Amino acid sequence: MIDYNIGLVNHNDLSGSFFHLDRDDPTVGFPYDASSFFGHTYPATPMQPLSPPPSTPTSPLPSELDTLNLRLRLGSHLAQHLRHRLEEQYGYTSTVGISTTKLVSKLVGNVNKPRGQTTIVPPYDGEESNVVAFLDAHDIGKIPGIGFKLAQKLRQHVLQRPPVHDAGLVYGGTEENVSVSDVRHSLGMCAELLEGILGGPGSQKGIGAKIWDLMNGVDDAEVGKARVAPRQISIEDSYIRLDTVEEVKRELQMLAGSLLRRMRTDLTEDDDEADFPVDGAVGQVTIAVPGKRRWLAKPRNLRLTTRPRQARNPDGSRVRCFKRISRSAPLPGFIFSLSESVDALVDKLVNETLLPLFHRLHPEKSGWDLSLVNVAVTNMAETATDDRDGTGRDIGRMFKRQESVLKEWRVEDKDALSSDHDNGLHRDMMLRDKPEVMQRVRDDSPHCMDLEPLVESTPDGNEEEDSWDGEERSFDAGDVCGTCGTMMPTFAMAAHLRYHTLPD
DNA sequence: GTGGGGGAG
DNA sequence: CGTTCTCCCCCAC
Repeated sequence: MIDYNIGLVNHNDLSGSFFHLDRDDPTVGFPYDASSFFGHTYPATPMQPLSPPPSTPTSPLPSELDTLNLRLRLGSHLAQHLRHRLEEQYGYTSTVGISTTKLVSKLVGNVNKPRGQTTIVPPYDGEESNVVAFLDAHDIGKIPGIGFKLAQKLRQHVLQRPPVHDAGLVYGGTEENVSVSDVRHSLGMCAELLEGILGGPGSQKGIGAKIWDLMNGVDDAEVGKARVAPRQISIEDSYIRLDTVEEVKRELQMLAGSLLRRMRTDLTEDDDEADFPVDGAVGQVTIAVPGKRRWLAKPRNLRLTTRPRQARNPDGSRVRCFKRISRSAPLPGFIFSLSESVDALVDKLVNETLLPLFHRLHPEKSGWDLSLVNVAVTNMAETATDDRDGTGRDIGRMFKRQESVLKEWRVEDKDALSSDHDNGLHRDMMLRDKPEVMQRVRDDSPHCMDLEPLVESTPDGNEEEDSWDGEERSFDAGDVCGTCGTMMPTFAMAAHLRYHTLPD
């Protein structure tokens, strides 16, 4: 069950991702000083104070509100930790939203850009819900899942007339301002009415209930795992004029070449971990085979898509048409040859597959004029799943795996600073997040404690060992408290150490 | 499995 | 900034 999401909204070249914690994960169970809070809140009010944390794991569970508070603080600690390391190690600033669902954490991740984090504070339910208040202020089209078409339908319903939008601009925004609140409070609004407005042939089943839930802050969408390979790879180009077979063939060769190179870089990996039996050796020895690559996933289908330009009207008016049409065929297996040259493979693919597809799409010898051509490979069949199923991004699972991961390097030394089993992370953490640093309070936000500056120079940090490349060691591994031996994720250690200093 | 609609970034 | 280039999921057939 997912009840906790942190949206990491992208900047620069990093794509957004979400982290979640399970309701029954052990995080809330370990002794933890959650009195600190990082970043901003929505609304800009102090978070509810917490009851003192239970002194032993067997103490009674905190109230529901305290649990929510605790989890939001924990989320802010995790977000701070991730943003901190992201900026320090890679130079990326980032913005994070912390809430209990993907919808809300994503939306609240849009505030305090480009270098901050924002948490929606309780209450989450009832008339005073901050979630509902936050959503209500948004334009209806800003809700993820409500794009241009659905937003226009909703605006039209609320306004009782077609919404006005910038003339001549297809992508232009609307001048009408219809908020989530306007839609929610419009006469007789409910899931069934929405289904009537938005539903129809081809539309998603239960779209009305889904949008109704979203507008009310209800979102049970799960945090998906990252995949090794995308579902499809496509390459396309648009054209002012493309109306001869010769030009089309040339463009198909261009596109297919790009696509094949993309496939080779994105869908293959170095196969330098091959096991070879070695004479006289017991067992197997790993020998690097430089340059050898293998396919991670093999697409099964090839799709050719075009966007024909609207036939010129008699008066020469331009009715922009964005309809695409496509034909697809099985992707021939020869394309996966890594020994043949791209050019040779492309030539074969264009002649044997793409041109036939094109003629299926445009049987007429001429008369068409294409404004866009797209070539895609789809229907990936993953080969030899390498256990890279993205479990490293599942924080709940990460905690559960800690027992076995940490068992072998549990430290007896009380002073974790001197341990060389900790990849430098523990020391790093303590230097950077020690209480004095965390207690610094910004003058302009009396209720928020911020780590400021976000990035502090760490003396003689070991760059190589401190990397989270592959996210296995540093991110996936946790820490052991030098005082009590409790295991927990690295980002939580500072708050745990503060717990030991709390008065009884 | 194929073709299309709608959406996100 | 608006537009383009990808990528996604869902649906009907």
